[in-house]
This record gives sequence, C-alpha cells and structure tokens, in this order.
Amino acid sequence: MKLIQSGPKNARIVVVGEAPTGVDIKSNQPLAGGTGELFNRMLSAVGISRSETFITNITHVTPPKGDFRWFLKPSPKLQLVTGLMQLKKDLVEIKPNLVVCLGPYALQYLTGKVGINKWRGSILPVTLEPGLKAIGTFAPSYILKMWDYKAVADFDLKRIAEEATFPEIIRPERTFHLDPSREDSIGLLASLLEADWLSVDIECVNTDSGWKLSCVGFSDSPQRAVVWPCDEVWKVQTIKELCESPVRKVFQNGTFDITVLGDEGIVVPYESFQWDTMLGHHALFTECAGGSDEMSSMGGKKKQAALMKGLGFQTSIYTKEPYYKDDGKTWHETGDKQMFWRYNALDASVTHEIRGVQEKELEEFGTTDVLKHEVALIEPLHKMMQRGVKIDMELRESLKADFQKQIDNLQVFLDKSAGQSVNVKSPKQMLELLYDKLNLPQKYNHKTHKPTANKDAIIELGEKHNHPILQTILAIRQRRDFVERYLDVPLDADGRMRCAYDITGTRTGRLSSRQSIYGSGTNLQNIPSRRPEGEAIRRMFLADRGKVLVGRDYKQAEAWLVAYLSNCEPLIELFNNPDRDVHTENASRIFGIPVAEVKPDQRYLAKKVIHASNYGMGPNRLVQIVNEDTPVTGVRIGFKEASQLMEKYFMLFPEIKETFWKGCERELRYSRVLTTPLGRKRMFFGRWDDKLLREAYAYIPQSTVGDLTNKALINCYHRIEKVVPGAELMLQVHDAIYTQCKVEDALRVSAMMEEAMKIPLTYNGKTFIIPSDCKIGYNWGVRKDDNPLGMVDSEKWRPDAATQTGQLA
DNA sequence: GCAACGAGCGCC
DNA sequence: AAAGGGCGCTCGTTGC
Repeated sequence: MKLIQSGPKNARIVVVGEAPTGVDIKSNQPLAGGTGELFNRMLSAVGISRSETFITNITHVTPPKGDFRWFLKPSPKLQLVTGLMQLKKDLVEIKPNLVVCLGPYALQYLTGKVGINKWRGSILPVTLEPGLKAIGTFAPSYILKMWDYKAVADFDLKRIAEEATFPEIIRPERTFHLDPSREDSIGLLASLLEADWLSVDIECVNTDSGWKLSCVGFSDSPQRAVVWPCDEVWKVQTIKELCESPVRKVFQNGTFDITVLGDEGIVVPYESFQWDTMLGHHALFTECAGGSDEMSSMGGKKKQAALMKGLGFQTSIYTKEPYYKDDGKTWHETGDKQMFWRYNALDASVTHEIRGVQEKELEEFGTTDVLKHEVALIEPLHKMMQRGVKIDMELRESLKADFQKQIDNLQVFLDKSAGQSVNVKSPKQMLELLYDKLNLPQKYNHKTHKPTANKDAIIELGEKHNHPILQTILAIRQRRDFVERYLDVPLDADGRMRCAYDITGTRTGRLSSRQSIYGSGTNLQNIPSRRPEGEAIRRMFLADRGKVLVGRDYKQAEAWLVAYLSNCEPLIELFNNPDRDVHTENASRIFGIPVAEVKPDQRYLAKKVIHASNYGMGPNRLVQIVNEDTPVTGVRIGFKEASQLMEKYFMLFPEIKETFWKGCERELRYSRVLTTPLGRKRMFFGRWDDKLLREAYAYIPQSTVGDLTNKALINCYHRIEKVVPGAELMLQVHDAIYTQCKVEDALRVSAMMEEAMKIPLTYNGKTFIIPSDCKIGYNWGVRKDDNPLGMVDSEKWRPDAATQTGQLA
C-alpha cells in the first residue's frame, strides 16, 4: 500500500488527518490543495512551519464520496485497520512530543474520545500508543465549509504550539474538600472568608415547585474548592454565611445562581457580585452570543455556533483542564454523590481560574470597562426580572376569546374557498395550495432561494391576483400567532408576567429576553404593537395599583448614530435643529420639493428610505417593507421608484457610503475588530463577503444604542428606583425604558428619566446627546377611545385621568 | 414519542 | 443579481 505522508521522522509534532483526498493522492502529499494551504497558514500563524511536522492520516485510501463512515459500515474495513497499524508504527518510530488530531475520527482512534466539539483543545493521553499526548481540533476541510470554526481552531493551535515543546501531560492540580465535616468546615469557612476572590457555583434540580438547591461549591484559588451539600441545616447556614458575606465574588452566569439562592432565602449582596465569567467571556468574544450554554436546560434551539458561551467551552480556551462536563450528567445514572460534588468543586475552581485569565485578556483587548458595564447591569435587571409586570387577566381572556372567534370564522371561510381544510402554519400545505392548486406564480425566499409562502410572498401575490384566500391566510396566521405566542403564555401564580433578560444574549450588547427560568412568561421585547390588530395585546400589561407606566425611548437613535459615524454635516445639522423635522427635510430633498409641500406619504417614505439605506438594504427589500404596511398606510411603491429614492438619498448624503461604510471596511480589513463609541469591541470571524460587511455596518449603531440604553437603565436604577419611593424599573426594549411610579410622581419621574438618558456620546471629536420621548399610561397599550388608560405623550398626560375612570378606586 | 430543524413572524 | 442587522417562540415536519 502506498503511504501518503510527509515530514521528518524526528518531528516534534505528528499531525493526523482522517483520509487522503483525491488531490492528496494525485500530488502524493497529505493535506494538499485548499485545505492544506489553510492549515499551513494556521500553523505558521502560531510559529510552526509545516516542514517541521510529520503529516499523515488514519488511513491511506480515499473513501467513496470522501465519507469516512465508509470505513466503519457495516463493520470496520481492512483499510482502516492497516492504516491504524501503520499509524501506531509511525508514532513508535517518531515519538513526537504531541499528536495533533484533525477531526472527530482522528481524535477517536488516537484518544478514544468521542465528540470533537466536547474534546477539542483538551490535552489527552494517546490510547493508540500509550505514553504520548494528543490535542484534537476541527479538520481544515470542515473549517473551509464552516468558516467561524477557524476562530476556535486557532485557540487550539496556540495550545498545540505550546504543548509541542515538551512531551509530558501537565494537569492543573486541585484539592477538593467535598462535604467536609462540621469540625473541618469551621476552618474552611474562615479561610474562604479571607479570599481575594471567591468563586461560587451552585448545583440544583428543577422541580414542580421551582429550582431546588443541591449543593454549592466555593473556591478561593484555582487549586482549591470546597463543596457543601444542602442536606443539613448547618451546611446551608455555612453556605449562607459565605454567600451573604461582603467578600468579592465571581460567578458563572450568576444571575441564575443568585435567583435560585434567593428563593432559598440566601441573599447575595449585589455589591459583592463583582465578576461573572460568562460576562467576561462575552466582553472578549461577543460572537459567543449565538452559541449554546450547557448550563441551561431550556432554549438553545439555534444552530450550534462554533464559539460557545458555556463553562465547558470557556474551560477549553482559558484553562488546561480537560473536558469534564459529562460528569455532571453521568452522576445521575450512577447516583455517585462524590462524583457530583467533585464536579461542582471543579466548576468552582475552574471559574476562579478563568476569572484570572480573563482579567489579563480583557486588559489586553481593551474591554475591561465593557465587563464592568455588564456587571453593573446585573442588579437592575435582576430586580426587573423578579418584579415582572401585572397582567389584566380579564382582558387577557377576552382577547383570547375574540381572536379565537376570528380565527374560527376565517378558517371556515378559508376551508370553503380552498375546498379542503388547510393549516396556514404548515409550509407544506401552503405551498401546495398556492402553487399547485391555485397555480399562482411561485415566489422564492430571497435568502434561501427556496419556494416560500411567507408574508412577503403572499402580499406580492395579492398585488396581482386578488384572490380572497390570500388575505385570509395572513389574517389567520397573525391571529394564531397572537394567541399562541402571547396570550397562551403561562403566567406566574401571582398573575404577573416575567421574563429572563440575558446580558450575553446578543453580539451587539443589546439585551435578549426570553421566558423566565421557571418556564413562565416569555420574551417581553417582541410584544405586538405595530399593527392595530395586535396593539390590544399590550393593553393587558398594567402598572400596579396606584401607579402609572412611564416609558421613554430614544428618538431615531440609530439614525443619529449613522449621521455622526458618517460625519455627515447636513444630517448632523438636521438632527440638532429642533425646529426642523429630519424626515420632512429629507423628503423635501429626495422628492425635490419645498419643505412646506411635503405630504405625509412622502415624509413616511423618506423615513423608510433612510432606514433601508443606512444598513445596505436593496430596493427590493424596501418595496417589501413599504408594501407590507400598505393596508395601514395606504402607501405603495414599485421597484423602480424604490431604486430612485435610494439612489437620491445616497447622492444627497454620500458620506454614508464614503465615510461610514468605507471606514468600517478599512477598520475591519486592518484588524478584524470594530470598536463602538462606547468601547464595545466585536471581532468578526466570518468569511470576507458582503454579508460580513452588512453585519459590520449594522453593528456600530445597533450596539451603541443598546449600550446607551443599558447605561441609562443603570442610571435610572440608581437615581430613580433607589431614590423615589414607589418608582420601579419594569421593562427594557432595546431603545426604550419603562418604569412605573406613583401617579403623582409621573412627570417628575419622566423628567428624571430624561436626565438619566442624557448620556453624551463622542465621535470624530463631536459630542452629542440623543433626545428621548416620553409616554405615560396605566396600561401598555396606546391611549385611544376604547383604551382611555393607554399610554399618551407625557405632554398630554394629566394625573386626573385615572380618577375619572375609576382605576384608582 | 422525543429531539432537532426550518419556516414564519413578533419586536427594535 | 440581489442583498439590512439583532433577537426568541411556536408550529409542522422529519428522523431516530
């Protein structure tokens, strides 16, 4: 058999891939072609040259279709066995300091570990030839397909370069005190109270009556941890004493921990909660926002991102502790409590270790203040999450009944028109109905290029074919969504709706929101409001008795940012002149008419054009966005008009492309990092393409507004909630903050919020403050004839409105 | 019967 | 040629 391998037999590093490709065979070189080039570049980036490594594969034949599984099914093939024997022989001969396993099969056959995502980066003993050590990472061919995996493989390569200098496996040494005796606990408690940093990690189980604490681990150095189970009163007391002490603490996703501890009567002082490794990780790698978190049992429905956020992933890049996260699950099967406590202790000491590494890395990357900002958010957000919002149960029920009745009627009509019963939420049935049965011209999703029956498609179809079924489909879908996603949401026992805000939930620094950790409530950042049909849903969110909701949002915040990021004098001047309306002025310029002659439709269009243009949208998308709302606005445009308007806009304000976009691109090309005016940094790992650029254009304004709102939220908390009796933060919706306060304090609180939100931003040497608008009401809906207690502009609001309607009685 | 995924859609 | 970005939730579908 011909061997496809290369490199000196005295190499320190042996690289093992899975099987040669056709290109490898042809060139008689392992890791040839594009994957090889990529790998060479990654190696040289960490100071290793390919020629000093010995490169080989598990097997030396190419499997059909390049699918390695061919060697395994139905039973291991001879080619695999001989390949492994050859590999063992090569390893004996070379005796390298380190074996690098590229891809899951290389890892599995060399170390016995299954799961490249779990075990990559771990320093492992080689089982194929005992006495050697190995590190696994993603195969370069995989990275070529999934480019964001490169960033993670680069971490592993750094470790590979380091570990290749010596042959020993050096593990972190840690001493654990698991369930110490009462006598030993006295000394341990005393010394833990002296810690410079104390890491805390809880283990708990989800029961019908909420989260139940199982044990808590503490660590005062990476080398030591103590675990007390919660099975005796004195142990819980010890845990309580440590948690409630002023010693500064570090958690891993601690908002969850302090909530569960709080439910057990253990109150962690906020001022002692000074570090969170999940937040530290997020301040270093915002990309982790899309990744999974193995701590949480809910959510995680998204596609697995390469850069994960959980402790398992953090451990793999910040420490040399090998993967251990499966221990936390297997103890359940074995009932081995020692194993469970050891797992808890390891979590605690690893958390401590990670904090130390993060401190240096944050300093180096320049985002120490970003972490401080994120830590400062914990307290106000925790308060909001505990508080929740009161729900009008009667209104909720009647809304549900109303929508259900509408759904039923519309469904009867639809079934009759279609000649069969159809489910509007079944993509399959809808494609059949629209494109097969009704034979309408097929519409395609612009992103996936697949046939679609989504809203845009149906609206487009409706423009040419006036089939009554089309509108009905949309109406049913919308109302089913209202019921399923907003009205059927389980509430907490006290009739309140709570959510869980996630500080690490986005790549931009905006918050994300989802159902609470108890499984009740839902995302409170997407409650309907834009459409008249859905606005009523907001009416069920109430201020508490005797109070009003005071909501303040930044006006055109992202557009302000774009004006300054572009250093566009005419736009800046427009925004800063209170006598001029940006959209009217822009409409006047875009349509080439005097300001006084601008009609509402034109102003509206100008507004949409600005929004679309700022972020690299195309005219087609603008058409969709405008025509989607035609039933409400009466405004409709075509492709040609949209193109002309956008062209005009860019001609009027060339700085958007020339300064803002080009500047982004330059910075990105130079360092792959963009920094916002508020100091948040995002490294862009993706492949260099248009999508990357569009993400980049959106990043700075979106991130700045998110951080600005959160800074304002922190201000509101310290200057209002902690000062004005009865005033409380209620909601955060990206560029808006809602508080509630006593009716008589409403205008005062509104003014205080305005001040709290006046946070100066500086860019290009120009300092500016984005203004905000205020609305006040007894419920979250809009004040209308049929909703007199809804929110209204603060200028129009009078405190006596409620007494007239009896809300305060 | 459950898990994972995609489509679709709500918000900013 | 055409193209915003950022989220989370529900259902239907599919695959194990």
